[in-house]
Amino acid sequence: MTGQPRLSWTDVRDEIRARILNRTYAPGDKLPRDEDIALELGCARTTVHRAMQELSQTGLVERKRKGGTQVKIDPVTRATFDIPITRCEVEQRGSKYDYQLISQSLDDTPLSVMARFGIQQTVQMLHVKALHLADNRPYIFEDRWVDTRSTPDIMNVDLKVESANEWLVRNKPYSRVDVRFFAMNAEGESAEHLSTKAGDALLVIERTTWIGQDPITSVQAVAAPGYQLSAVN
Amino acid sequence: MTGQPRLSWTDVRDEIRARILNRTYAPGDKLPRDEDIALELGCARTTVHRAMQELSQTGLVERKRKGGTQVKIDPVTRATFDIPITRCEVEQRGSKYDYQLISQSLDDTPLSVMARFGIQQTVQMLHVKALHLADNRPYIFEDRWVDTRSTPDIMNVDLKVESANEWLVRNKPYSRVDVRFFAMNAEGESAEHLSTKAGDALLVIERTTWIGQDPITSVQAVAAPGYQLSAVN
DNA sequence: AATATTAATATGTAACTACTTATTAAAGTC
DNA sequence: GACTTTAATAAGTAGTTACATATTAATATT
Repeated sequence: MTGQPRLSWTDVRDEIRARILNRTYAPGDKLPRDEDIALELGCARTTVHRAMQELSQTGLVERKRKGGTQVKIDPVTRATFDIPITRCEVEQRGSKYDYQLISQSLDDTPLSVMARFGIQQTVQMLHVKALHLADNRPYIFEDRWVDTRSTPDIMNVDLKVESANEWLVRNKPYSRVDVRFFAMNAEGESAEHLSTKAGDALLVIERTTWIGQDPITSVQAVAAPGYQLSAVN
Repeated sequence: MTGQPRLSWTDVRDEIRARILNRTYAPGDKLPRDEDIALELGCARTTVHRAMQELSQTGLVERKRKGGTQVKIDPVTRATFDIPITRCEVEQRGSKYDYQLISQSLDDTPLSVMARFGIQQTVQMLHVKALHLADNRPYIFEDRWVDTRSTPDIMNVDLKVESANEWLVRNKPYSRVDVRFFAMNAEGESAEHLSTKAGDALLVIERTTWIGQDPITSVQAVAAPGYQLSAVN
């Protein structure tokens, strides 16, 4: 009749979140102690604690020992994005995936790439340009640098067959990643490969990965016009 | 001598993550039972369980009852972005924040806005255009629609003084948000207000919020040229 | 042999206990 | 009054027990 006799920590999380949403607990307010909330809702303190951990992680509340729990004053919109292997992304949409290697060479890293990796000295890296296609239309043009010191095996991969994108994700785990988004105008190469006219606004997803302190790869994935990236949930 | 006598769940999480990174557990592999890992590391099953919850949430492993834990085959890059109140973002950078209301009117929602909200019928909403400045330079141009049915109070706010961005975040909690990024070419209005030339590639952050089923607001925040959005952590 | 039933298994969850740790407030000291 | 010490407090963490639940494997039934 009365539903679950027990409250799960997700129930408690949702209840507290609801109270924050309806201003029972307003931004800046101090919440009751975990124990009092537990008492009120009829569950154990551990259950409330688990709920609070989640709310704290998503940035809705702030917790301090002894200080208690406080609703964040300036709530931020926190959005999570999944950046899958491009092939998976294309196939997910129900499109046919194709891949073309454009070029592959050992080049000295320009300043821009050194800056991304946070390194001071120029080094030779594998420089790969490739095109991902969805239903025979250009989808993403990627311009990638791979550090052959941390990832020598990449030299044995036939990048005409398997994309560096896919090989790296599957075979080269990273311990740190930097992801950023920005817009750029299509020019020469990107315009040509994405079959668009120069000047078109393109979304760029730049990803740089390290294993420990060592650079692995840095890629600028330039999406075809109209590409939208939307948050999960 | 031997460090902590006890392992915290974050320690266990880091250990398991490290093993996945160094291919002790490779993609697709089945991990040992929680209990066996607990036994091996010398901690309780609950501790391993808490660690696994986190790894499962971040998409590194997949867990199934009875089926056990498996390392994800196609790992995705999961990135989290914080989208703060624009004023906070500007002040965080150490810049001076200013705000200008450009226009404010009650307009019928065009198809594009109806699509964002997922509504079929045109309704009148408050249509606000405003400019956020950093150190007296255009920073973000926002084009916003606010549903006055769910948010009548917005009509009493002096938007020349307080930005809709800030007022809404502080006073109108939402239960669902859609966030998406894309690139657009500067044209007429956006070019003019951002003091850039038409055609420049601009990053657009589009956010739509609901409370329950009811639309609250949908905003296109068009960032000035050069704007980059980078993931937390 | 195909199907239904039962048992085994690994994760999911909550309660309770016991202890730790950071921080604040109060008391004591110079 | 300014400083130090002490106590109180509330969250943080780990362990143990107990049970729930989903899924697979084994067994029994037709």
